[in-house]
Amino acid sequence: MDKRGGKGSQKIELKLIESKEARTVAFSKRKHGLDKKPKEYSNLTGADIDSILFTQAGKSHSYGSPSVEKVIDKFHELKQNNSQQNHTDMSKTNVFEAFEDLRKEVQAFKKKDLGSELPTDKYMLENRLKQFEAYKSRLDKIKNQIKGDVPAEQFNFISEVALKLEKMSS
Amino acid sequence: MDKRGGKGSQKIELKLIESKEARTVAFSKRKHGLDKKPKEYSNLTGADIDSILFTQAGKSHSYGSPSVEKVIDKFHELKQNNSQQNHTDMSKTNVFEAFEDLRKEVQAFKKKDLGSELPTDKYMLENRLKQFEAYKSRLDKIKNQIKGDVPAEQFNFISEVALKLEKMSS
DNA sequence: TCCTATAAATAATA
DNA sequence: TATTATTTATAGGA
Repeated sequence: MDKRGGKGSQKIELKLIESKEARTVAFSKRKHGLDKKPKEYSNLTGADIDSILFTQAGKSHSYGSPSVEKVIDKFHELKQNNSQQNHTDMSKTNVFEAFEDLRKEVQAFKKKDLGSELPTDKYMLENRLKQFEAYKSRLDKIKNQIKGDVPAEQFNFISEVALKLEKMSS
Repeated sequence: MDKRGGKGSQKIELKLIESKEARTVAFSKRKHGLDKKPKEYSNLTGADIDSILFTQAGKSHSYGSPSVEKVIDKFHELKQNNSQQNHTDMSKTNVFEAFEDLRKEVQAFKKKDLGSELPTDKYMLENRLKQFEAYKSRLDKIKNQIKGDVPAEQFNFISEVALKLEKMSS
């Protein structure tokens, strides 16, 4: 038989691969496994899994349980269409500002209630705050992920329209 | 030497493991690898990776590039504190309704512009719409993830406060 | 991309 | 948990 091949897999250090090309190759090879693992877990345990990845070059790669897949594919395409646009820092959007304000209000509510005689309410408020903060954290995370993908200008456009809509409905 | 062990790894089907216990065991064993893979990718290629997982039991497990870790840990703790509360179906929240409305408006805008004489604008609008839809998809995904974790009642409370804030600021 | 040799992950078992 | 036997994933090379 022909042993055309090389030395086989060797242990490598878990450091950033210097060469950009080598990095791309490594990524190409590992991409498959990266998708496969969560898919396996999902199939075996029925868990809902989602993984999103952004390379330093700004490309994205992701895997999600059944229902997310199409959405992600779509997102992929979209990224390619807009690959020329550069990333820009994005200032706050009113939606997230609203949430930030909300956090403050809940916090103030919590403080005010701290000295009251309704421990149950205090407990509920604390939990609400905690849950809200977790929720906020997630939105922030997503916001940051998106930050790298949607140019500021276009994101601001979206924000503006959102603001208009909010005013109209109030 | 002592061969205490068993038959070693056997190929298994990628189907949902029937026994709940066996499922838990499988998850425990695989959890490590699930975290490790993306971590490796992240280290090797410098990519920003994040993976979030929700078991059917409603527990969450996740890995994220450096900065996300703390937030996730916090979320984990929080989940444990509130593990008694059951999940409930959640109706729409005004924030996401606003985004839904926005989508419609942009779509209407797009349609109206379709017959115009400004192809550049058309193109821009199409891209904006696409980007917005991707953004919306992500938010929806997160919303659905949260849906399984935050009881409807408490989420609605948050929504109400958010609505008040929006009115106040307009 | 493909192939091969090796490293890693992990199912079965104690 | 820990160990071992296998299956998978993958680094190196064509």
